Amino acid sequence: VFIVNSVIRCFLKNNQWKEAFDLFEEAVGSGVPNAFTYNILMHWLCHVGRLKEACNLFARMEDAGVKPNVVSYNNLLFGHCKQGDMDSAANLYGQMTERGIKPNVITFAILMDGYVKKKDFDQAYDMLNIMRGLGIACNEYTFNTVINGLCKAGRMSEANDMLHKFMEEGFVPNCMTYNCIINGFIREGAMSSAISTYQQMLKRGISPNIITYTNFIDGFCKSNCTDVALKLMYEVRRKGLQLDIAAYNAIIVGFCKDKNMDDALKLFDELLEAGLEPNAAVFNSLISGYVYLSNMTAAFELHKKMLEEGIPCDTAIYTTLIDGSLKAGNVTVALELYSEMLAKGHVPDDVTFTALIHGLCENGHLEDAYKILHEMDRMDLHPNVLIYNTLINGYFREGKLQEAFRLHDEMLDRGLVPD
RNA sequence: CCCACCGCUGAUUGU
Repeated sequence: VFIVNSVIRCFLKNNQWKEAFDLFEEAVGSGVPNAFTYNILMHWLCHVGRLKEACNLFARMEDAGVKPNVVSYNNLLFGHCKQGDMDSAANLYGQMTERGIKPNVITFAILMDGYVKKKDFDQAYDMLNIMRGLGIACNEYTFNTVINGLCKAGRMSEANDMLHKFMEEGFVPNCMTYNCIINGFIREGAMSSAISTYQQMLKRGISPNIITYTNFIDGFCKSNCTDVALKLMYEVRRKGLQLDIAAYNAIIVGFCKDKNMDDALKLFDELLEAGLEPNAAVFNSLISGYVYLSNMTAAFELHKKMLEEGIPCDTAIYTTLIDGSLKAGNVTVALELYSEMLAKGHVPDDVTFTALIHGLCENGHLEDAYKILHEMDRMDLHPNVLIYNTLINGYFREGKLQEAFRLHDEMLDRGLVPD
């Protein structure tokens, strides 16, 4: 079992999921898999967004008489949280406790982080209290998650108070803690508060890392100060800190949005010269750059080049290509890409669906848009308000008011609140 | 032999 488990883990690490699952099926035939085996696979499925398959696996695990443990539940909880489906997460949590499986500090960290990502700090904080009520002590993850929750919700002064409260409880803030706070300030445009937080962390003897600086670089880019960002980037490099893909990409995106592909590509070359391995995110930035320029030929060429270099495509890239094709009026190609991504096991997300539905409406394909909205149900994905708005708007513009109102009612039936 | 926290990429209705 140990050997099978570690081989499966290796396969997954290399994106060889077909091989991993083949081996798993073979092992099932001889009754080898244990809880670890299932957990490893569920973990991977949840991380790549294939939650439905993870749930199926969980069911199979029980059928096979292998008892799920905390980790099994934690993995599935993580999957629901990652999809932003906190209702299902809460349900599952209830189920696990009913079955007598004790949640641990990780369970709560996962749930809290799920609420944090939905900017629902209060729910996250409720979880913290429940956890403490059960006598489970906080760890660094817990503390950082709470601070991050306030920062993500834009409640910066409370974040500061909370930090001090935690420090009294013995929490020693680390680089990540300060990164969360800096990020919060930058997102609300409070650059000077961000800088003074940065100085505070230096004073406490905590070394900033590349993430700290990427927060600033990205902030400058998003406020149209690409030049300042670029300067900072070189300064960071001069300090001897290794720039990574995300740092470069923050600026590349800035250039791409300015439709300045020359400088974007120049930076891309620099990143290659620095010995960094480009990932799907950088390629996606560049591909989007071509989409902004309405140059789908170049976009597809770059996509091809990426695949040739052995970088696997992902949901975001498919979304960019689908969106670009629709904006160019090419519905056929867009639908082909959509089928292709499904066939290859990529799970479209709400961004993909908004792009598809919006683009189909723009091109007058309302029926296709409507069909796709309801395909989401079969995939266990929950359409959000934005997607409904997009489609309702499409019907409105075509003068199909009845359809629009029907969709509106359907949305209400699903418990979505119109905005 | 398995699980959780920070930065970069994709969509956008109405005002």
